[in-house]
Amino acid sequence: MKTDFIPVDYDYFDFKGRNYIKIIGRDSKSKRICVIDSCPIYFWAILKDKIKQEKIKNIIKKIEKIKLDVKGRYTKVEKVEIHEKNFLGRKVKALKIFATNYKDLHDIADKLGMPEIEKRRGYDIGFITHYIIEKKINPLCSYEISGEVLNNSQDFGGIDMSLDVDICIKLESSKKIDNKKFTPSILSYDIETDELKLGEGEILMISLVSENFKKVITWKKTKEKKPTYVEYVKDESELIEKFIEYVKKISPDFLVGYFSDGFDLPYIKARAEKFNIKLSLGLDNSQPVFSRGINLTGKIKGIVHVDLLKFIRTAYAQYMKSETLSLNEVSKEFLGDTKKDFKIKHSSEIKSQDWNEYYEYNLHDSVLTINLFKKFWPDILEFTKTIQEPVYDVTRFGLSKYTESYILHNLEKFNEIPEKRPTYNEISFRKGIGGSKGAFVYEPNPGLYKKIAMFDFTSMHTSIILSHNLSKGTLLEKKEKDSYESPEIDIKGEKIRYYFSKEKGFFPELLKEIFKLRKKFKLEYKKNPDVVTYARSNAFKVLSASAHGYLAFFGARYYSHEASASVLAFVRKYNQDIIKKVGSAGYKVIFGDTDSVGFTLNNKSEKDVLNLLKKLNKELPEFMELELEDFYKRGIWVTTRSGTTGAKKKYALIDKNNKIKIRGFETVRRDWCKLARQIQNNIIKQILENGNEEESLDYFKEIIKKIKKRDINKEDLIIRTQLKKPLSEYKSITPHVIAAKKMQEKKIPISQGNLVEYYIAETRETKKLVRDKVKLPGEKGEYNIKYYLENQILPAVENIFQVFDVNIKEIIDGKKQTTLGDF
DNA sequence: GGTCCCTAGATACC
DNA sequence: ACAGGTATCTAGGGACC
Repeated sequence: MKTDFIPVDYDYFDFKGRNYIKIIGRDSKSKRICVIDSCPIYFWAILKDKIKQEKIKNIIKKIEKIKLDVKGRYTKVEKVEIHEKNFLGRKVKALKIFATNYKDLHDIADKLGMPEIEKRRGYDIGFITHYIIEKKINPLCSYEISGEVLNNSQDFGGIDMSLDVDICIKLESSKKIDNKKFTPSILSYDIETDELKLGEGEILMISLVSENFKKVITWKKTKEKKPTYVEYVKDESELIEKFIEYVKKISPDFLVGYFSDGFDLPYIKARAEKFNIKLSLGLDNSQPVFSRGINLTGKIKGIVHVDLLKFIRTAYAQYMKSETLSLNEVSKEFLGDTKKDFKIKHSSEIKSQDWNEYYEYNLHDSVLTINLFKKFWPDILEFTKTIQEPVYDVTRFGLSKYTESYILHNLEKFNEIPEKRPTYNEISFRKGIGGSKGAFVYEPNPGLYKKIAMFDFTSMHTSIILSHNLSKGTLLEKKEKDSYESPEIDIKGEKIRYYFSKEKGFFPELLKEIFKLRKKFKLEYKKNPDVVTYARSNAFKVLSASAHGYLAFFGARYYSHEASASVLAFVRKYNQDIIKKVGSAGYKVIFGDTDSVGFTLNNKSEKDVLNLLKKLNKELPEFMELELEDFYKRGIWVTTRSGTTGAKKKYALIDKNNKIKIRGFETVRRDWCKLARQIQNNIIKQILENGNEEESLDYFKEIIKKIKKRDINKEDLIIRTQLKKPLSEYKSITPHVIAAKKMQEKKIPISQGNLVEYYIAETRETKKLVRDKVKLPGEKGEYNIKYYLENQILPAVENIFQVFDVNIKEIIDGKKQTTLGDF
């Protein structure tokens, strides 16, 4: 039969010793289809240069005889071909060695100890990735496929009968077609429990939300009238069974949770085990499979389990406003919606009339989760199509895997054999070398400036890679005629340069596509600024921006210390050149960090600035581009706390629409109390709007009075600090470690990654250390006036007022108000 | 017990 | 281990007096 087909989830199985791929997807009428397929299985043996034809024939004969009986499986080399290939851009002769089972490639490769074989490659890609590369049946793209329908067939051990799908097809041919509209069926879920430790408490309720479907399943009943979406069950075990029943009934393409890899799914699994319930969520009734290792991941066959938190962390976190990635904050930022206000208590302490609130709270978490998924769906789609890995992986990968997958799926265009993953020893070696010297940061002169312009390079590191063909494969051993030459790099006191070929390298070439998409989406966003274009623009900004990080990442297949060091040397050079040129064009440079330069216009016009920009761009190589970031009315730069130099990475700007941009100041740091942040924010705002400090000074004096009168809400004094390691690993016992210990004593859940909240209180004893004054928000106590004045408020405003020669410390101390004249 | 200097730790910028 | 380097700032920790 023939049908259209959109692949969603990929899996594989062995049948009679051979590997088969099993793709679950949909047709355009939303029928669920399972496609069974296979592909050639092989890896590469790269031959040393100048091996005689006769010798090669002998080697091939030898290799063809390799048979293995490992892991209870009989496998053999089925055929060997010789090919002209490229490896890291170099022309090589390579043997393509076909075998029975992908899992045995590594063992076969180990048997190839012949001295004529230089390298063995392509056995460590993973079967699903290998299949997608080989057959080009990419996730979430549309295909017209034809094949034999398996209907109660004994083929593959009767696989079609064990799968809950509409059609099961043994693939014969496929053709990529224009993308059909795919509206995935989504089910979000969330559980509420009495304990946070996996499986240690009872599951009280589970909420499920899908299109036109809202449900809270619970065995905790209220005496009040329950909402219609609440369904009662007898007990916890029936709750789990009901959950399975609904998942199977709705049978979504995506089962979505928030932190569900680390909590919801493993929790349900643990409780199901306790009650001897088979958690048969898979389309083949299999149970979720959890990865070993520190990072738990839960996989369900046929249904893509998505933990949205992971995707957001990789694809968005660094450009988000949210200070944490909690469901509440992320929902606020992306949906303008929040979690329901409900203070979670142990179920034994919940009164009958409060259960309705708890149900609603639980339900709403699933509502937020599904809405977030919908919000991010365009990005998941774009990433998946670009990276060409299954959604399950795309939503869990880190940045290095994004880049690497993109490369692996596109190597064939360059006739390239894939590089292998680094071994443990190689990783140790790479770590040993350490990193390279990074970007240049200009030291600003503190002050309040007017009429400022900012230029920055678009995707600077990536454009440098493209312009200078930098990569592992294009690196030359020595200088050649007409090669790219890096600026001088200082390596242990020795000045050296690296050289790169001008022949197109696959790595820079591949980056071009990402680079172009990034540009395109950025433009789209500028033309049509909405949440979707914004999100997409940001997503490709992330992908494009991580190219250099990939080169320098010790776990990367295409790691190159030389290329990375060269990128950074170019970054320094181009930025410093621009700073120089802007200066000699008659502007006063006040700022510069990595890829940007800020300067005052002096007597020049904005038109002059734009002309300068045009001129500077003409002098840049292809792909590199300097753009106007914006014009600003005013900007303020301060000294460092020690007061000796201008602080880098700390400044604030105001544009013509009075929009304020603050970088680095305490205002934007989540580990300062709200009070200090708000005061600083207000003062910065007033100063930038007014152009002087007068209003701020009055405001500040009022606030000081309030603090001294203890007229400040405790909520505004709470300090939040993340616990970045397990409590036992801290060498120095800081206030936030003490706060975490207190939480442990009080049995308040706290673990690595959580934010610790505390305030500094007055203590009877004259204890010196700050940590001795730490109290948890729930603990009774008075805030420590001295601490907040001297350690929170003063540091936040002191060097801002210093720009106007106002000594704020004397105001805090209650001494005479003073200006420079009194010094 | 106070001062000085250094390190650990968190968080920001790009 | 799961993109990179640069920078600021606090509080603790140890040496020294």
